[in-house]
Parts: sequence; structure tokens; C-alpha cells
Amino acid sequence: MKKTDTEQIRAANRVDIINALRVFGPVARVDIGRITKLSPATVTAITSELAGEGVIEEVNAPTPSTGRGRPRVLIDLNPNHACVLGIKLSINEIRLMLGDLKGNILAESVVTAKTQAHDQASLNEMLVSQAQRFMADYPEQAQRLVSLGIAIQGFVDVHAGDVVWSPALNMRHVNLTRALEEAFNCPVELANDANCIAYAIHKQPDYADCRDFAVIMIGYGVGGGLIVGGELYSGHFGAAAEFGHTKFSHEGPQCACGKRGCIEAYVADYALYRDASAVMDLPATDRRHPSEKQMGRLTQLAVDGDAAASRLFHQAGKALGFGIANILALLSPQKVVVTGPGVRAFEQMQAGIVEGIDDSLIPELIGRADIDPYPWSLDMTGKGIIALALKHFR
Amino acid sequence: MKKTDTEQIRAANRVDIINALRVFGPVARVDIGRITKLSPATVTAITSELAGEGVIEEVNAPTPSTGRGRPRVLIDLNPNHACVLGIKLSINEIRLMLGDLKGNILAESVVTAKTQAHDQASLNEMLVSQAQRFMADYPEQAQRLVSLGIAIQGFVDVHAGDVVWSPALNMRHVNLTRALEEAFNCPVELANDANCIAYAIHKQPDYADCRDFAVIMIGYGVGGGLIVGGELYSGHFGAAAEFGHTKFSHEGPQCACGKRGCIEAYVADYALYRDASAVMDLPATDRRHPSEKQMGRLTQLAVDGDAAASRLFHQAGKALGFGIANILALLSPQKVVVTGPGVRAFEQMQAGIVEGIDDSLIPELIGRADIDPYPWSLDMTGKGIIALALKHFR
DNA sequence: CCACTAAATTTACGTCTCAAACTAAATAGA
DNA sequence: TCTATTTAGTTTGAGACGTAAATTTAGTGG
Repeated sequence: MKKTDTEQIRAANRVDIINALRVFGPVARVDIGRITKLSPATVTAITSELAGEGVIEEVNAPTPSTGRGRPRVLIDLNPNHACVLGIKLSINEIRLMLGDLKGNILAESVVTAKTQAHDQASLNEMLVSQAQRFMADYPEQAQRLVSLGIAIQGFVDVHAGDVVWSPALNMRHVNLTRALEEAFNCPVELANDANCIAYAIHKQPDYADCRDFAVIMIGYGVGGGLIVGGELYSGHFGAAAEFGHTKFSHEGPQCACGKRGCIEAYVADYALYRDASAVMDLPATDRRHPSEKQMGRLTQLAVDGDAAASRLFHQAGKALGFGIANILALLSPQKVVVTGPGVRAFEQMQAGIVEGIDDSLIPELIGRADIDPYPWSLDMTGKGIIALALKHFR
Repeated sequence: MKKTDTEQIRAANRVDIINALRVFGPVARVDIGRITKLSPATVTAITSELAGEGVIEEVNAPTPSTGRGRPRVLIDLNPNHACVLGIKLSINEIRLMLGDLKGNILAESVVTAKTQAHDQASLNEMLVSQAQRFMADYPEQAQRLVSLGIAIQGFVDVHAGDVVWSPALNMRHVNLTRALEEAFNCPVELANDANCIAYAIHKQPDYADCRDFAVIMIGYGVGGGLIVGGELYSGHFGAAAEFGHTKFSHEGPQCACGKRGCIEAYVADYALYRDASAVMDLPATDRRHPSEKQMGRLTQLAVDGDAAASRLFHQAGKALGFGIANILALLSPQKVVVTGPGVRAFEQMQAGIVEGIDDSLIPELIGRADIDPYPWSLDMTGKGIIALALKHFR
């Protein structure tokens, strides 16, 4: 509380109601009361305040009309009341996404750019000009822009807004938020891409009451995200959940980070393809980036019962399970969610995962934690960075 | 917020003030205002409320008397206003501790008992009767008893009050809180012993503004505790921070938990002594429990430059550093604190720890995290469980 | 002995939520 | 058709809270 206190209560209750609406779509005021545990009087007070500001609207949709009594009038966020700009920065690609108040992606634009051929100043210049160019196409939304979000692979310090290291850049310790903050005069949120995905999953209605879980993203690399106490956890130095660089072994194969034995070096696409190439005949590939098609073929081999491929995924599963066991021991989470392009092979790894966990932990420590796959879709990072940026909408 | 709201504000501000007093000893009301960011008016209101209840007292100590102006009157918690009973359950030993409102241990009693020769009913019976016998010696305090706390080695579910597994008991999934709650008609807190120590350290004034750190306790076993966002984190299943059973290797020496390659199996007293016995001539010992004296001698060997002993501690340090690296990657904490009887050899392990971390993580991920030793004292578990029990004093 | 200073208290005010009373808008059944 | 019933939502009045500003208290310094 503190400070002018009681006004802070109102502010907190406002965001509670806004969040309830964001998660549970259009609902009646009664339900908001039930969800937020606020009295009907308070719900009325706050919702009419919000309606006055244009944040929410009554939605005259097909009324459900159950039973008797006064029919409930549904209200929902007015998606157009505010918007945010999400930027996903990857190697040689900048993806710009316009998000509305409900977290939907309204528009998208992909720009090819040599992300690695910049110094700090020119990189920020490019980001600002690309962002301005993109927003110029949506002049109405530009006026209602609340905040920006940037998602990037690699290690970030979210508190400082610095990219500590990223495969997308050829330099270290680059601040990416200040220039955009000045150019757009609004807050800019920086986040690791896997953290974005964790946050996006956390915002799914079916995860609404799951307050402590870990997300593992398998793709070109292996990333992670932690939801702790219902919030995305970024740690004191803002770089939490770098699951891919926890270790399976103190020796072991080379990881992209430069060290050896990282979980990533066993489970990421590049690692699987590298290990597969050693034991079977596969088309050559850019070592760092086997294509989705190539990875799909490799997975299909295992599905079809190829022994070497099956063994490969089983091994990767074991390494993954070993890493998950460390998460279970350290954090005792409700569940561990596995997603990313790499879930395509979840079933092929599952037995290995279970074996890896069982080998590492006694049943008492594994407890009732679930290891769940989560279907991958390309826009999850975008959804997540937009949701993170929307935090700034009070 | 929620509910009867504004009363909850008051409650929150009350505990803020109580906590400020608990941490910063006797202070003037002005300082409380500065610490809690409450207005002087509010501080006056709440402190006089608390004084009326006897929770706090004006302390007429040697006034600091700086400069002019009305002299500040120091207030402090009245340590005798309430008390808690802390119970530490270890193998064949029950330690009972009476704690006052300031978290001091007022009295202590150690009972020898065959903790492993019980079923759930008789164990709880014994705990209740021992606790009642102990409190009978302090009839005045017994009337002001607020809550109980139980600390135990092993895996616990703090939410359910269950001991899932413990070396001190010969059964699994034992509830230890219900019987005591009924007998004393007050809340009972169960906690893992290493978590207690983490909480005790967190409550030290010099850790007051350290809100995200990990504690590693090295002793007969290796335990852990996590302070996340300024709170002791116990995870969804209430068993977080079992650092000792995160892994150094998927093969490796046998751990007390039954699995192989746990950090504990390299760093705990029993592991060090076992490994040392293989390469040098040491007096035989109960394999599970080398004595403090024996461990001291082993450490002294390394201090004196014995090559084999030095190598041993260096190796243990490497395993520890490897495990710490996983914590750094996953949680990005401000610091990692190493304590427990095993800190006696911290200096001998330090180079190994640093090596283990450097081998595992690129400098960007290690960041500015400190690895600090914390001097061990026997009553830290007690301090911690008492502090945890005191949470129930609103 | 009085001006000055800093700590603590009192007062006046605005904000908040909630319970309870009330209004609104529908249905079910006589 | 009409009335009792039911559920949703609003209004009102009371109680609690914290703050700013004014005031009191209790010292120091010259």
C-alpha cells in the first residue's frame, strides 16, 4: 500500500478487473465480482469508470439467456482503446507486430535486415526508423500507442533493458530500450524470447490458476521461462530461466554458447541434426540451422521406427529429463510445459524424458508434477511480447 | 486488497511496522516512517494502537540525542508480548526452543528419542507430549503462545504440513502439523531445515534489501533455500530448493537419497569423508556421520597443504560450482550464500567453485552474482523456524 | 529566557470498499 | 394475462484508512 494508499487500492482493483476481462473474454459484471472477489458495488463503480474512459464496452452479442432473472449484460475490453507495438528481433530479421488491448495481433510486418552488421547506435537508429515506418501505416493506432516490447533470443537484463548477449547481434551489452523510449515517449519492455512464450502460455485461460510452472522452449536453441507466484520471474539480474544452459554433463558436446554439456547441446535442433548426421546419411545443412523440413524428416524416421533415430530422440529425452529433474528439485513447480518447434518430437522423447527424471530423482521429489507438451505456433513469441508490453497499460 | 479492503491496508501496514521494528531494533517513529514510507500520522496511529495492545513499548534507553529539536523516543517490540515454540526434529533428537517476539531463543531443551521407531500416531503423540512438557516449564509464556514451527531434514510439503521423506523418520508422507495444531489450538508451520536457515539469513539486517538469493547448506547432507521476491519460496508442492539433489553427473557416486550423482554425493560431509578414506588413512567412522572433529581434521590437512586433501576439496568445490551454475542460469539471483557446518572448508573449495562455475557458464550469465560464505552457527535452524512461526503473529 | 528545531500528535478532508436497500428486466406458472 | 420469483446491476450510507497541514511537545543554542 503506502503513499496515497486508498487510491492505490483502486488502481490495483482496476487492473484486476482489466486482467479478468483480458483472460475471460466478455463476461457479465457479476462474474467479474466472483473472479476478483470484489463486491458488486465496487464492480459497478470501476466498470462505469472504465466505460467512461472507453476502456471497456458493453457487448450486445448473442445473449446466453439462461433461466430467469434480469439478463446479464456482457462487457469486454474495447480492443481498440489502446495498442502496443511488439518487435521480435532475430538473426537478419525484424518482425513488427501491432497488438490491441486484448492481446491480439492486428498487423504484422517482416523486415529483412543485417542485424549483425551494426553498432549500438546504428542498431537503435534502425529499430527506431523501422518502428516509426511501421506505425506510420496505422496512424490511428499510433495515437493510442501505450508501450513497446522487444523480444530477442539470448541473455537479456530486463531491468536495465540491455541485451547481454544474443546470437542475433555481434556485440554484447547493448541497450535496446532507451532510444525507442525517447522516440515514442512511452515505456519499452525488453524480454528474452522464451520468457515471452512462457508469459503467453501463462495468459491462456486454461493456465489462469496455474501460478508456479516452468516452460521449456525447444527450437534452434533451448530456452526457458519461469512463472513464479503467478508472475513471470526474471531474477535479480533479469536473466532468469536460461534452462538451455543448465548442464547435462560437465564434459560433452559443444554448445552454441561456447561451453560444453549444456542441455541445449543435446536437445536443440542443431544438436539433434549434428548427432543424427554422425550415425546416418542426412543431407548437409547449415550447421546452426537445420530447416523445419529437415527436422520433420528426422522426426518422421523415428515415428516410422528407425532404430538409430529412435535412439537419438530417446537420448535427447534423457538429457531433457535430467534437466527437468533439476527444475523439479529446485523449484517444485506444478508443471513443466514443453513447447517450441521441437515439440514435434515430444512423443519420441517422452519415454526418455520420464527415464531421465526417474533416474535422477526419487519419486517423492517428482511428486505430482506434470510434464506437458504444448502445441507450438509461430506467433507465440509475438503474443507474449505484446502481453508483456500491455502490462504498462494501467 | 479485496474483501473488507481498507482494513487489509491497515493490517498490511501493521506488519510492515512490526517487521521494521523486528529488523531495525529500537528506532524512533520518524525512522519507521522513513523505512515504511508511511506518513508520520499513520505511524503514530498504528504505533499507539500497537502500544495499547502491548505489542510495542517505548524504550527509555541511552538517548542518542543528536542536535536540537524534540528528542526522538525509541520504540521497540515488546519481546515478551508473544512467543512461539520451535521444534527441530533430527535423527534421535528433538530440540525444543522457546522464541520471543523479537525472534530470540529464550530457552532450549534437547530430548533424546528414537525418532525412527514410531508410526504416525505415536510420533505425533510424542511430539505433542514433549511440547506440552516443555511449555509447562514456562507457564507465563505458554499463555502467550502464538504458533509452533517444526524444522526437519528431508523433503516436506509445507502447504500440507506433511513430511514426504526424512532421514529422521522411517516412514513417508507423515503429517506433523494437525495433531499439534489441535493440541495447542494455534497454527503450526512445517519447514525443511535448510529453508529455515535461508529464512534466518534473510532476516538478518544486512540482508534486508536482498530480495532474490539462494542459500546452500552443507553438512551431513546438502540442502538449499530460495528467497524469491523477498519471500521464502516453497514451490507449488511445497518442496522447493532441494539443491543437494540436483545433479553433477548422471552416473557417479551413490547419494543418501538412493540416486547417483547428486551434488550432495560429492560435497556433503559423508561424501567427503568417504572419498578421502579411499585415498588416505583416516580413522573409521559411522559412514553416514563423520564427526565435526573428524571433518575438522580433514579440513586442516588441506589447510596445511596436503595434496590429496586439497585435491579432494577442490573437486568438491567443482561439483558445487557446477550446481551453483545451474542456479545462476535458472534463477539469476543476486547472490548465492554458502553456509552449514561445511563452510569450514569454504576457502579450500573456493577455487574449485569458481572453476566449476566458469567451466559451466559464459561470463555474461554469471554476471555480477556473488558467491558468499556465511559463518555457521548451531542455532541458525532454530532462529529460522522461530522466525517462520512468527509470521503467524499479525 | 527566548528563538529555533525536530519529533510526535491532532485535525480536517478526500478516497475507498462494502453491506444493504433498491431498481431493472427477464421467466415461470397460475 | 398477470403476478410472484429470480437474477443483474445501481445507489446510498456508513465505516475505515492515510495524508497534508496545523499544532503541540520537548529539547538545544545563544
